[in-house]
Amino acid sequence: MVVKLDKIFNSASNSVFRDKSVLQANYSPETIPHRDKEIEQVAAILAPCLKGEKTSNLFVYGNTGTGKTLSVQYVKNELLKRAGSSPSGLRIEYLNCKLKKIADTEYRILAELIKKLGGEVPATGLPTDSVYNKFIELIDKEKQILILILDEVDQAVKKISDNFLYNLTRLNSELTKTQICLVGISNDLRFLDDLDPRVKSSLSEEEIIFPPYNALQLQDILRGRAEKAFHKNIIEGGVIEKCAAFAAREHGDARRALDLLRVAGEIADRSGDKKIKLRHIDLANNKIERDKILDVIESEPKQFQLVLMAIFELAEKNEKMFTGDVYKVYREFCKKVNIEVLTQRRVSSIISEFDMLGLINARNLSRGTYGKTREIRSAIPKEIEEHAKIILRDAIFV
DNA sequence: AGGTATTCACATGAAACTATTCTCTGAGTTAGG
DNA sequence: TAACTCAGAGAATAGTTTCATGTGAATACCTGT
Repeated sequence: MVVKLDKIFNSASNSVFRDKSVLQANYSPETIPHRDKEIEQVAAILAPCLKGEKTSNLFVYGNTGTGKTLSVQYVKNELLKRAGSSPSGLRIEYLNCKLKKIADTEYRILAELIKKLGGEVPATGLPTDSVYNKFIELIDKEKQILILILDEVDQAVKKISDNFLYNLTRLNSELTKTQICLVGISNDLRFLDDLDPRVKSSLSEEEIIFPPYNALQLQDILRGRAEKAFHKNIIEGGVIEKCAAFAAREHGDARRALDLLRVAGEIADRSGDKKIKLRHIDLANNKIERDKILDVIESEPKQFQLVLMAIFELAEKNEKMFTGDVYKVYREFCKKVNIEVLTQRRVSSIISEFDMLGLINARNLSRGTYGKTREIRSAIPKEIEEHAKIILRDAIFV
């Protein structure tokens, strides 16, 4: 036993990493390669705020991991650095609208902003308009320019409806001293299309699109980070290229590439290897994929897990199944573990959500006289499915 | 044979309901002066 | 009389139920040849 622990601890001190945080999601590098043009554009649009003028509202688009957030944050910091010396009254607040329980409703977004500006709002109990008033009161105390960066607004709009954006744009007319500028960041390129035209026109005064990174650019990024993250000569030839190639396939997602490299490093550490080899990348890719799926399954509420279990159960016999089948099996499971049975309507939505999460593939299918339904099949690889079942069993039969 | 109608088994949407957590307000209660 | 307590009304939110309406194609049912 002791020997084993020795080995583990040794490998910890003998890591391939010099500074792992460089590869973690929240790390912000001082240079952002291949985004000069975009950063300049953002800066040019927001520059007037340094002179105390209102800037145009801005919308930033691009797939995940294309450096949107990073670039905007970078510009934000530069602006604040420059504004710091002069009493220009510039405030820039960044808010990620996807954060559950923090900023995923109109009320909470406002509350969070108020909190960032030094106010205090209870989590619930107040009507939304009084929170608006409080917000107005808070920011309109002194003359200032307020830039609100709303990351992943598409998520918020999907959940709340777009009139909260409308309210925000309209806010300027109620403010006497302060001016608000909005910077929206979205992963969804079609997001603008199904937005209320009023909101659309006022919000997208300026638009910047972040194209995906190509494999060569990803290699650059990876090399830059790897240099800081790992000790010298740790990475074998071809590893960076392979990481980049994997991520380039995933719509040029740099975050994915960095994750891949980090996990590969962790795997190398754990297996006691002194170098990161090509096969570590494959292992890392599997691990990331697996962890993602298993995390989702584990964190799902009980009812969802029961439905999923029903799907797995059926998937064992037949590859594909229909909603009605799933519901029947689900109901049996519920009775077995003494949990209330949800309506078929609800289960149908749950199935839809699984489809969105990519845990299953569902497609609408008409079977003529035998009705219209959804054809469902598990989208989880067999190896993982076994593991997933164990997790489900543990979670349900506690 | 070719065309229309029916019918199934759900999908999809909207609204309403439930339970929980929290605020606000005003009535009633208490303790000290 | 000021301070305190406590119940009730109202909000926000998540997760659901209820009600209503929609739907694609296999099959049944015609219809004229």
